[in-house]
Amino acid sequence: MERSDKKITIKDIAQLAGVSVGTVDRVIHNRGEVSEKTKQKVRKITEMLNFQPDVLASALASKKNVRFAILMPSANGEGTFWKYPMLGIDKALLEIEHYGVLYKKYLFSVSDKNTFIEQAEKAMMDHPDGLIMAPSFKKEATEIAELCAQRKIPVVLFNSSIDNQDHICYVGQDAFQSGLLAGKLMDYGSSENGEILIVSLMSLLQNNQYILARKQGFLHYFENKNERNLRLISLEIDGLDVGAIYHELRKAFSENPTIKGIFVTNSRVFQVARFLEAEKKTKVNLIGYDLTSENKPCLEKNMISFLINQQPLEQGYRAVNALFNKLVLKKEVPKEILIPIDIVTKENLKYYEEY
Amino acid sequence: MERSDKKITIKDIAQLAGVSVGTVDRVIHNRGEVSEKTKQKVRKITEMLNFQPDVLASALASKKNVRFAILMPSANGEGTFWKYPMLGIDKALLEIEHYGVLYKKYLFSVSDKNTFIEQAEKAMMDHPDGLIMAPSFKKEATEIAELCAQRKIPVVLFNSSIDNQDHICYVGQDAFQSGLLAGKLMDYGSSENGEILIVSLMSLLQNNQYILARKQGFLHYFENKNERNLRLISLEIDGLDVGAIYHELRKAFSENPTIKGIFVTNSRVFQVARFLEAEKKTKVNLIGYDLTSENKPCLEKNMISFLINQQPLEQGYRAVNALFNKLVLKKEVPKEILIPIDIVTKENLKYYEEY
DNA sequence: CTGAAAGCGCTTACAG
DNA sequence: CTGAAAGCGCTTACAG
Repeated sequence: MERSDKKITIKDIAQLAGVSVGTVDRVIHNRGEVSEKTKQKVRKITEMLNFQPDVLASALASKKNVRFAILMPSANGEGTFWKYPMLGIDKALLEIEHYGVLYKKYLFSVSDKNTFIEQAEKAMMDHPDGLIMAPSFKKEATEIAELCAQRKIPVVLFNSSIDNQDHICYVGQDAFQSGLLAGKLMDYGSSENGEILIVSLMSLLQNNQYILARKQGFLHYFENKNERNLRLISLEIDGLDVGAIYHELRKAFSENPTIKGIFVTNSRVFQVARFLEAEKKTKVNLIGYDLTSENKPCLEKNMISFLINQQPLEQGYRAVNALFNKLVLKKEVPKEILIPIDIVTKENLKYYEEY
Repeated sequence: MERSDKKITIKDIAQLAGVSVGTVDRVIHNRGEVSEKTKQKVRKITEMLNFQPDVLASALASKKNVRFAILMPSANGEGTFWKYPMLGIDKALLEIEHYGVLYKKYLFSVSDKNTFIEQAEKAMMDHPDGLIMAPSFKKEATEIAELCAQRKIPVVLFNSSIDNQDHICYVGQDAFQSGLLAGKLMDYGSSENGEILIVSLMSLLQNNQYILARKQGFLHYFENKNERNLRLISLEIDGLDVGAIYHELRKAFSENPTIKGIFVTNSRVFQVARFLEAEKKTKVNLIGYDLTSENKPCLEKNMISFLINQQPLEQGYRAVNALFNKLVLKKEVPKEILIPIDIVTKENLKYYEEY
């Protein structure tokens, strides 16, 4: 049976270098208190033998705990989206428990910036070894990331990113590209000439940068290729009141009698689906985002043609994993982990649900 | 910072039961040589405290190795498909190296049944602790699975399955459902009446059960719903000769002047794409399987509309992981791990590639 | 600056 | 049937 190589240990290194294992450990972890000369000697040998310390033994011997702070929206806020990254985070946390990873969650409300600031401050007060953050409020999140950079606390961002580069890793989706993909799907399914509605249902407070990017991606697709000569119409509806939404949609339909498809730039697509069902407009192609519990039944009933999935569970899982790799395994972590843009239909939904 | 609970160790158990740690270890692992009475006593305490042995420490202390046999097609056979599961397998293997997992690969040729038999026999001779197998040849694979069941060697299947239930886990895709999905995509993109071609490019020797299931799924979609009244035409082409394939396709096009789309039931879809390109039939929707190096450029050039991805890398990764969970972590393993049926287009290709 | 020793939580001969 | 002890590979005070 294969294995990369005969296992070589810290003891072997010590012997070869003519020093004690304690000294070897000191140079491996740069803990100082070693003369330059012996340091070089040990370095050389570890490199020649390509020595890799046993992480299991290391975790076992070390009583040191590493503490993760997790700053993200509460799962029981508006919409059910945030429970999924939470599940992924918990799954990852459970797996690495034995490595001495402790954590604390700091949950804020996406509709209240003050709760973000509050929780962020709490997190910083606890002096974690690393921070995992969903930067829902750009400006404030950027400040936190800067502060962490100063304090040498590695930050992993997920779901959305921020512009400055104080984080070690971003886990999420390319919003522009997902819009582009939605454009392709809309185009592919539109046989005849007609209007395409782009609906943005915004809650004002929410970070809308990636909502905007999705829309731009969608528009961009048709800038390059619009053989069917579809007319794109933007519709922005503020607030979450169903009455207002229906009113606006009704108006759009009366103004544009040949609407062929609707692209909704976020997970509130189910509201448009319900409108279409109520108004018996079943021929309209509807594309939106996220496998939420509101959206899934609409997909199953064919009221929604496609949902774009951003694998929220996987995002949470990978964010924890990235920080774990950095802090515990001391592995290199990529600057960006781009999650696939899944196209979900009635026919392949169940596999993404289970996953 | 949170943690499930204060860590409770084998030593605590021993103390509470008034026995030595050695004895506790014996009952935990059912190694016998313990009186019924003390066994019960220890059992009770471990259960009450919900004691979970530390897998890291366990792996470290145990010099026992666990040996995986991996029986699968060689990556450098026809087509490039098999290198992906191999990559996933290697990735998983690397991660669990420290747990004392040894392995040996037994590679056969998908076009030569004898190599399968040969390699399978070799694997069995080596008496592995577990087997990971791609059961490309049903009958022979079934026999191997039976033999393993007799010998209490757990078997994990991936990519395709077999009917008898001698394996502990199957990792793969639901072929019928993927065909159904292809049907939906074809239907969604077909505006007008016309013909849809279902092309099966078969190498005779290859296991074609799941090829068939894909086709049946595709047909099934239109049985339930064929509003556009598309005519489905089956085309089976044996052998892999490009000339013969082109000839058959040309014939199909001359017999059916209004072909709107083609569904190719396996990864050889690029051959049809090249045909369409050569014949300048760019309006035909083309759907097929797998992100192989031949298919990807066709997708990028829009010669293929959709590729269905079966995440071969992930399949390999998860197959190894399932066996690891069973054999090393002693965790429960699901009977079936169904991999998502990814829809890949030019626009989201790159995320599936990196992944 | 360096080494010897104890210990992390579990496993494994060995002795009784 | 049971316990005491050594050891897995690494880390961490402690003494010098």
